[in-house]
Amino acid sequence: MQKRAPSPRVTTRDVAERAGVSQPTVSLVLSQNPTARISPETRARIIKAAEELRYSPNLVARSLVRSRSYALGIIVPDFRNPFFADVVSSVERVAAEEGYAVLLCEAGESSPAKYLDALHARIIDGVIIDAVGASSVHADLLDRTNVVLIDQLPGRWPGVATDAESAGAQAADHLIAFGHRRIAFIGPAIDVHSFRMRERGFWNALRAAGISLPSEYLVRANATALDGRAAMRSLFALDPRPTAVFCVNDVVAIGALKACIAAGAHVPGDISIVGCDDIELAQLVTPELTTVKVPARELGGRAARLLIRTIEGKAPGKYLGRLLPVVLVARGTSGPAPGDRS
Amino acid sequence: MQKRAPSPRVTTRDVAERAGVSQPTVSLVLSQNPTARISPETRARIIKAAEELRYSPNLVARSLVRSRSYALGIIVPDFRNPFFADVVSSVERVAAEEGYAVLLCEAGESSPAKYLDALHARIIDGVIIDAVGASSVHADLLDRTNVVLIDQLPGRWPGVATDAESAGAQAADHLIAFGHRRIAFIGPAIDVHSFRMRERGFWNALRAAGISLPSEYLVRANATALDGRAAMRSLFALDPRPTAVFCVNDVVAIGALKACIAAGAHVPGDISIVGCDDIELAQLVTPELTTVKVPARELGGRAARLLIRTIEGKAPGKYLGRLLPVVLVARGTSGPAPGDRS
DNA sequence: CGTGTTTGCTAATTCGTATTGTCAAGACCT
DNA sequence: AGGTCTTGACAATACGAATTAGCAAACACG
Repeated sequence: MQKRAPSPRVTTRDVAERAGVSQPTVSLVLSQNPTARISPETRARIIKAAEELRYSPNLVARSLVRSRSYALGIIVPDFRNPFFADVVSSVERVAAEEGYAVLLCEAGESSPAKYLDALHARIIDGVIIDAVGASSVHADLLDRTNVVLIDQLPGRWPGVATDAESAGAQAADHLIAFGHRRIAFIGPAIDVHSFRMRERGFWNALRAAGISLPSEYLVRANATALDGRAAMRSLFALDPRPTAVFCVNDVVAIGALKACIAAGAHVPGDISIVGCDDIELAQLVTPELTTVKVPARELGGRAARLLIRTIEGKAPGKYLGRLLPVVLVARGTSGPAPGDRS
Repeated sequence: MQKRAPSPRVTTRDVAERAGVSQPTVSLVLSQNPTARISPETRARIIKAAEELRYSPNLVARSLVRSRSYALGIIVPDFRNPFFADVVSSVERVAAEEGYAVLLCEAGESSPAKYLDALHARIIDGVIIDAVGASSVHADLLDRTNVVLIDQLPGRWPGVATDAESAGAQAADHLIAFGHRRIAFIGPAIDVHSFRMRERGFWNALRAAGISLPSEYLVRANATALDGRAAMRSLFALDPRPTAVFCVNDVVAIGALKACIAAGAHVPGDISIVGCDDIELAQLVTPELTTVKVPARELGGRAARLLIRTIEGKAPGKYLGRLLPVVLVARGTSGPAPGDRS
């Protein structure tokens, strides 16, 4: 016993009847490319009838016949993370501007495969994937639809990405320039390409500076504030303690900062912290977080535009290719290494 | 020149052909209530064929004939606000468990009417609205579909809500108990019911305690951290200055806290701050934020379950009615009023 | 052996829109 | 007047699954 939709739907047939024409004529007038040959009078009559009846097209029926749904999927691991919230928000905005709806999927740390199936069943026009293990998904699942990957290895599918390796390198260089030599890293073990690249850029920059570090300075922790805090606590147990930490993202960094303050350590006097993303919150903690600014909204916006262009058969234009640049923003959580005169 | 979907879709007809039966039989086996009378052998043959062809039903076609899309809409003003992100996240989780997709709409401070039209065209099964001005939308728009409102006036449509009035009252009582008498409020002017109720509960509690306040202690600001910061700055210009501030939500409170620290004011020594929501971040700023805990995830989860039960024609069960309780969590940003001995 | 009943499947139709092909009426030309 | 062109509309059909009605075969029973 389903509850019935309260008001019956107005169809093209209703409009046709009212305007004294046939259903296809209504369809031609209300949907078609302006190529159709319809007399101005008929057109006006149909439009008037449609307005009077408050006709609104049934996009499901349209989807069926056109094999187009004007809907996009987006898969992110966790949009309670402000960075992903920004990405999703900008995707939604662009999609809405272009007349597309957005189906939201939060995959957590599991594979997006499950969601890909669900989206495919709905004849999604395309999907943006910024999720764990996207690169390990069966190619079949991705080949059935239009895909844009965010922050993944350049490969078979188009994508947009930030220069994550540079982000890690800039963080390392910043800390090195402040005289730090014992520098730790906190980041997750999961297969998120941008995280991996940040880490790689970081280690490479250290190696280039001739700094090598004990394995205890690499702490694996989930990309959440709580885990960042716990990770920082474990670093305090070490001897010698690191004088600086690069965290894989700002949420982790804020957790780490919290741990330092709770432990009575002075930031940046005793220990420097650098995050990554530059979420809004970075400027609201005290001291303000030194971080690498990553253009989240531009990332999402580009992904959406690239996907929509692909769907509509246009050239990708300027939306493909280049790594989006990132830049370190020095704020209050980084400073000279303790005992360093430079 | 559209790009064609790479791999052709497997339909019930394909499965039927492979299994040596007719299309309707396949449909009966793969979709219907188990009422259908199909011999076990035929059933097995069809299921096998479906698996071999990796059949996945076209939900668009199913939607068209059933007038059901197994998709929900959710409209929020801003999901970069962690509170709404929590709501959306919990809605998405429940929806996914029950086999529904979620269409995300970020309405900003504009009316959700525009999105309601777009959702209606997609034969959404129902919509959850937690947005500005939801109560002022034309009833027609809401009557066409199943609706659950979050944090709105109890009225014609079912809804779930938190006890926002109590939230304001608890914040006020907490500050009064600490001896504060000059207490300010920072909150937006927009028509968000929960914000209004928080404000009302707050003023009522003050009035009940015999405290009346100058109008300058009511500061209008958007519900963002940046605006919270600016609002707090304006409070510093007053003489006499308030000794405590209740902020309409945590994001604003964190902005206000930042302004205090930047101005060199001691929190809670010089000024106490109380927020509302208890987002994760509340425990990550220093000092940790005193706030009123609002069960965002439960709110979203209940809304989703209530909506799905309505759609499926079941009784609302326990998901309707009661205001979700809120409770003040005293942390580090609130303390005795300056000069108060109590 | 005929009649009634059940079982197991299929033919035909529906949902609402898009699209192709067709066809009548008028315009235009020789 | 007879023919070709153009214009403007419509009839027919497709999209993929669901659903109703109905048909044939198998079975039961007197």
